[in-house]
Amino acid sequence: MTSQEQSLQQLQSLGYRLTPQRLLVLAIVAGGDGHMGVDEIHRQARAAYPYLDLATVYRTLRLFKQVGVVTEVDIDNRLHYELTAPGEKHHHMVCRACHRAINLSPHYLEAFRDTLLREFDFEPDIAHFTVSGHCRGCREMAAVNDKDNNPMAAEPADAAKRDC
Amino acid sequence: MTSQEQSLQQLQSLGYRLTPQRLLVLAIVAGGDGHMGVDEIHRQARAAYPYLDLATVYRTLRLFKQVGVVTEVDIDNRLHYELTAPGEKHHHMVCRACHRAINLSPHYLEAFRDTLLREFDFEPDIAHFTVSGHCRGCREMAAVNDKDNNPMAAEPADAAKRDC
DNA sequence: TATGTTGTCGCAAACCTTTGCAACAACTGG
DNA sequence: CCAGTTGTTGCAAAGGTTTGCGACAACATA
Repeated sequence: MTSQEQSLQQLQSLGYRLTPQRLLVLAIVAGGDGHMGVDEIHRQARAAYPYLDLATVYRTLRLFKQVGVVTEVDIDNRLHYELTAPGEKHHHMVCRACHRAINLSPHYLEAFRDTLLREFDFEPDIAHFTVSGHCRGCREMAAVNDKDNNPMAAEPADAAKRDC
Repeated sequence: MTSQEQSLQQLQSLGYRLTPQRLLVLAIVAGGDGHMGVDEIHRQARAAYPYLDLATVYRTLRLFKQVGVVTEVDIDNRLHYELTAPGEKHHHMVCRACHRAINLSPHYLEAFRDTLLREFDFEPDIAHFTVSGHCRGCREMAAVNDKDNNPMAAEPADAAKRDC
């Protein structure tokens, strides 16, 4: 039994139903490589079943996330989903400049989780955790741009408004 | 010179303009105790200046956040803002059940930041950092509820769907 | 003070996401 | 196999937030 089938069984044992729509969405997310935007999932789903509503896609993905079948990644204020690979789970670092997502091993978060739990009795929701920031590439690019402009007399507004 | 005045001067020196709308929004956020919802800020602002548009409030707060004047907190998918208190900066833990925000000293994040920077050249955007999870109170409540139900034959759907 | 530049505003419309609701479909027990 | 229960769907509408655009206002310069 694959881990997807396991997840589906788990869904059912939790009282949820196995509908064609859910199977379809799952198949599409499983078929894609890496995280997919909701609209892309919807588009692919409609190719197979034109009546499927966008709201259903959202609801389905939210449910899958709750049960742990998929992992949610917020990229530039848009939700993306990928299959939760059991055994190689990971979190994400999302670059605010290039909007790329970089995988992050759970290992790096364990210490943080333990601290919050110990100090505050706060259980962080690290199962769906994303840090935003700036990746190596975009940091380098920003450094180069800073050199190109005259550092002393650069238009301050431009500098502040550059996203990267 | 207060830290607000400093921030305003900084805004100006970055090429941004000091408009009545911005001064008004700043005054309101400064006057409120703790983080305020955007609609509440807008409502208070309209009392003083009825033409002020909601979009302007959003734009102003985003700018303030960018410059560091305010701190953004996402509570239950709604944006909230509070004045960034210099010297006593903090991050937030937001409970997904009761939606309360708990302050978190930057100290707890420094190790994490250092790791990401060292290992991945990734600069996390911890200036505006929020962890979601479940707070002590809601965790206790959930435990009590679990005891009330028959733990062996509890409706699984209910258990899975409970937010807390 | 007059003039030019450029940032900002209000408005309306768009965006992504969630929700209410009535019709429907999946499962349960008889 | 039938009826009852309850989860699910599609649709439409609302929600909070962002964006495009022309008119306007803030600042700089002379």
